[in-house]
This record gives sequence, C-alpha cells and structure tokens, in this order.
Amino acid sequence: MEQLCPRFEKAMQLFGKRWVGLILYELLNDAKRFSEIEAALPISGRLLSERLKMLEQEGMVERKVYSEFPVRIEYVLTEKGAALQPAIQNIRQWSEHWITQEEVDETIANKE
Amino acid sequence: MEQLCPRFEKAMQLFGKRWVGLILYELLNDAKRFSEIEAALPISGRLLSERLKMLEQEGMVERKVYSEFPVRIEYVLTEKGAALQPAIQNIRQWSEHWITQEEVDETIANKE
DNA sequence: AAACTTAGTTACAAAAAGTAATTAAAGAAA
DNA sequence: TTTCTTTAATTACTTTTTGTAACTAAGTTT
Repeated sequence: MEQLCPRFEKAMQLFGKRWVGLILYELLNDAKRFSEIEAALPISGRLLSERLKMLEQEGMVERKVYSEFPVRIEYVLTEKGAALQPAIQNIRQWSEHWITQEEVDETIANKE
Repeated sequence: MEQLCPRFEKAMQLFGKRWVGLILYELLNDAKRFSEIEAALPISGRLLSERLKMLEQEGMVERKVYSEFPVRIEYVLTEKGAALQPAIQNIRQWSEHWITQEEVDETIANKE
C-alpha cells in the first residue's frame, strides 16, 4: 500500500477548505479589498475574514494597509499563492467542459 | 464587478469539499476498493461512503460490484473524473515546491 | 447454525460554517 | 471637540458538516 505524501495531504486540506479556491481565484488577476471579495462571492464576512487570516498565515496572501480615507486594505497573492494559478485554471477549464448547465440548475434548485 | 461563472463555482464547491481531492487522487492510477481508500487516507468510513456516493451521483466515479467471495466493490474514475488529473497533479507539484517540512510538522503538532 | 469478511449505516458528540447584529479604527464633518 | 462615515472586521447564536465508534447486511466458510 502506497504512502500518502504529507506535503500533498496538507496542500489538499488547505485547498479543500471551503471558499479557499474561489478566494484565490479572485486574487489571481489583481489585488482586491475585503469588500470586493465579499461582493464577488457568496461568502459571509465572518468566514472571509477567517480564510484571509489563514491564507496570510500560510504565506499565500499578503495584507496591505493603505492609510487613506477611508482606510483601504488590499489582499495580494504572494509568489506561493500565485503559483497555484495553473491548478486553478485547470479546474476552471475542467468545469467548462464537464459541468453542464443542468447540473448548475440542480445545485441551485437544491439550495432553495 | 466581474461575475463569477456558475460552472466554475460549482466545480470549486465540489472540489472544496473535504477529502474529495484526496479520494480522486487515490483513484487516479487505478481502481480501488472501499477498504483500500479507507486505509490510504485518514478518513472515516462514514464520510468515505458519503463522498463516494456523491462522486458517483456527479458522474465522476463508477461503482463496480464483483460477486466474489468476499464481495469486491471497486471504485473507478469515469472520463469526467479522470479529466481532473492535471489539476490534481498541479497541486501535487505545487505542494512539493511550496509546502515545507516545517509546515507539515506544525500541522501535525496542532492536531495533537 | 456460528463465525468471518467486506461494505457499508446509525446514533451521537464535536467542530465548522451560516446569519445578523455589533464593534473598531480613523479620518471628515459639524 | 463631539459626532458621523466608511471599511473591516468580530461576536453571539443557530444550523450544518464532520468525527467516532458501535452496529447491520449479505454472502461464505466451517
């Protein structure tokens, strides 16, 4: 029986946390502020805050504070975070090939 | 503000479910039976059963029953499931570059 | 029939996530 | 100086998901 690589396991635990993939995706092209990410995704402020803190601790995201009015805080991918771009783009391509409109509709229907 | 693609969102919700990435990874090279996956990952039987059922419903995994003794049930990736191979391999490569041994140790330490 | 094997399921406790109201900080307006 | 805005969180509370461990089902062997 093959042994699971601990680095890969940790990466999967990270990436497999709810919202993490979508948050990283939002930051792929440009830095975003808290409220922008919150508006772009159906995530609550509580969890977004928690996830950004985690991603910062993991060294995947940097938090930048600009002392303007009103205060502007931007989240940017670090090199480590940006290195996930290929994986994220792969999933994006996969979803365009393999997720049908019907499946999307079903998922929405189940929510309501 | 850019609109999030619903197919991609659905894909990320799927992939972002705990254990899904690791289960798919286990099935990448060959079909496996329930007990093999259970032994390879620190997942409980309850969740493994739930996830396999979900992946089957999503058309990513096929459940094959062989009427031997003892009964042998194998889980195989469908074409749809196998199409995630590049994404999974990307995350694997990423983890080898970017997850340090120290990070792995910390994660283990926090568990205990 | 009693025991063994794999593949689950069930009942219950613990952890994570969802929701909505509240707070913090910091400069602007009065 | 007080009060008001604005963004960025945090807190209190409920619901959902996950973890744990014991139990069931179906078929086989003894």
